Amino acid sequence: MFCSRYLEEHLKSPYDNTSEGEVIMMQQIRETWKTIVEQELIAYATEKLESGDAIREAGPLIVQKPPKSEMGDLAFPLFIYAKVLRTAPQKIAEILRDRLSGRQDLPAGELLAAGPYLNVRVDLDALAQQLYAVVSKQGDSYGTNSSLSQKRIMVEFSCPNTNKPLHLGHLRNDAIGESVSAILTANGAQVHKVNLINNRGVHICKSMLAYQKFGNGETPQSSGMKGDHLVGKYYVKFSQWEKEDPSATEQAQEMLMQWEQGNPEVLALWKQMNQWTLEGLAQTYANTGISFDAYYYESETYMLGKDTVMQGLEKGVFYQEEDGSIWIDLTPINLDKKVLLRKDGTSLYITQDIGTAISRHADWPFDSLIYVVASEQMYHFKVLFYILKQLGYSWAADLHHLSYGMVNLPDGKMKSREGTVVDADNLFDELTQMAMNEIKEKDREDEIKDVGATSKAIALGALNYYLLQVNPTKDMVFNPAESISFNGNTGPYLQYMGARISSMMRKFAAVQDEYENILFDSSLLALHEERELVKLIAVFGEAIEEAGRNLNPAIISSYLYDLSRLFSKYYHDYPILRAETPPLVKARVTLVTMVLQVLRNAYALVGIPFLETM
RNA sequence: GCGCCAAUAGCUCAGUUGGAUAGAGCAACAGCCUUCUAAGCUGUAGGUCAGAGGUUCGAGACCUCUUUGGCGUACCA
Repeated sequence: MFCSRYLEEHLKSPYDNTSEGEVIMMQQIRETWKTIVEQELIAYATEKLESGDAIREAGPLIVQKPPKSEMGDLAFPLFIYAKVLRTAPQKIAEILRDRLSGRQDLPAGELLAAGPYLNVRVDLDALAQQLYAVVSKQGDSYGTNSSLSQKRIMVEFSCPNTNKPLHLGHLRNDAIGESVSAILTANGAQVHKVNLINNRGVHICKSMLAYQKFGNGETPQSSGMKGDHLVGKYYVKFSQWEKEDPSATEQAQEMLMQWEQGNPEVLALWKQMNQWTLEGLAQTYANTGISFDAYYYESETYMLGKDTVMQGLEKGVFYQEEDGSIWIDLTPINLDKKVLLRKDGTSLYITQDIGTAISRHADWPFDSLIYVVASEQMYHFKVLFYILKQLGYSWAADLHHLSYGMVNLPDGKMKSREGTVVDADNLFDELTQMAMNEIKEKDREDEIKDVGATSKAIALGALNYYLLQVNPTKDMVFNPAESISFNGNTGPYLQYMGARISSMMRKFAAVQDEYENILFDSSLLALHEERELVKLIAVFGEAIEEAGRNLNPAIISSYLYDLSRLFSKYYHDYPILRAETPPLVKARVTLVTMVLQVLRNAYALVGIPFLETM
């Protein structure tokens, strides 16, 4: 995928410029051991072959994680050195283990020859102690890094049409856009979130025309409908009418021309209906936690697009057909040709996108602009980027399409004509209602201060997690029955962990004084689950870095799930507040506090609201 | 036709970028609430990683072909 490769180029290794206080500890431990093993390997080869070159030629030493924690924390596969050393990898592992075991200058840890691997069980006491210092100092910023700190990244997402309400596909777009923005910010980038309102074009005229014919002056107030739903009703009406009257499409095309020519009546209707839709959309955004730093409107950028196309024609980048339409030849990139301006002079989707890109770079010069747009539009962006490049904009190379897959239903694609589109507002309301029922069923109403707000937060967590569990590039199936389940690998499961820890912390606060003078002793955290928790906490920053590099929020989702599941088991099996001794209580509470902090930080990256109680 | 993308348990998805016995959730079955929130925990069962070749010490991952599905190839957006 070219956009991840792009970011990789622009992403210095986060470990090159690790500043003080910004510590990625597990990485350091890994690097330290890697250097040690590598040196020993070369030393051994030098003794045996009189040179260590063969080792370097065979390939770099790789560090991995053993499949099971009993096997240690780090693994060095030695297969690739077998040939040059003329020794079985099992034997190399043993030799290295024995040689290294004799050294006194190594960090604490245990060496294991595990078949063809040399494994290391690292000393986690020191790590846990250091983690505690770092997590409590950094708090909400724990896990962030500065790998993109010099970068200004604009992220475009959502981009609704003003002729209908948002549906499930938009929700995926919004969730990805918002999450990717948060992840890039956590990697230190300066992020500018922009929306583009598709408020002009023949499809907009369709709902206007139908309203004009059948609307009878209906308004959101008079009908009690949310503005976007009202406008959407007439868009649907148009397609019905279109079937009966073949001239409908022509009439819509005619209206578009009127609109571009500034017909006052058409403009007034357009403004009115746009406003209704935008008010409705604003509500949906507010519910789903979506926000933007800037809005762009097609109606304001299409003229620039038209002008640019005309200039391109003069410069000879484009050409004109006899009927007056303007085209670009795409044979240099193995495509056919593309129309940029209709024969009647009205602009197209791509025309305005040219204008929008140019005005954006002028408004907020970026190092990178990421378009979060469905994969169906890969061709569109390929062409758009090529056009801008041909027009001579140097920043055209910094444009990237984060193409995400479609959201399908179990029985196939969503089709508006067949009424199988999942409406965003309805879905959200349904989820909220489900959450509320759940709260009542569990008899939690007395504990929860604001049941309404909590229900919404649970609905939002469920929705965002459902949408962000899947790698954005892949198509996904939205199963309504499954999406409203709050058990298992779901947003509420994750929220529940945060709520239970919070509850525990409230109880601990009452007795905190008794533990004031007990120091955190990480050596007491010797359980398997405790070691694993420490390691996971330590590796959070790497998950953020990886999610940023791949523009993939699912990496955070799956990190969150791993952490939650591990914690859940730990919490189920071992007492925390009622641990055997006060120092052990202190140690476990400290660990759990770190888990909570990481949960909160991770929630924020994938749009899961944190709940103190649920 | 051409181009792009995908195929992993009955279903929905992971799979550390080529390493050890392919993992979760849902659904099914069997257990666990006088104990820090049972939106939880444990166990059982479930796999020819679409198929065939190839590269490699080593392939679910890389290459080729085949099959199946999706998307695109609009003077729609």
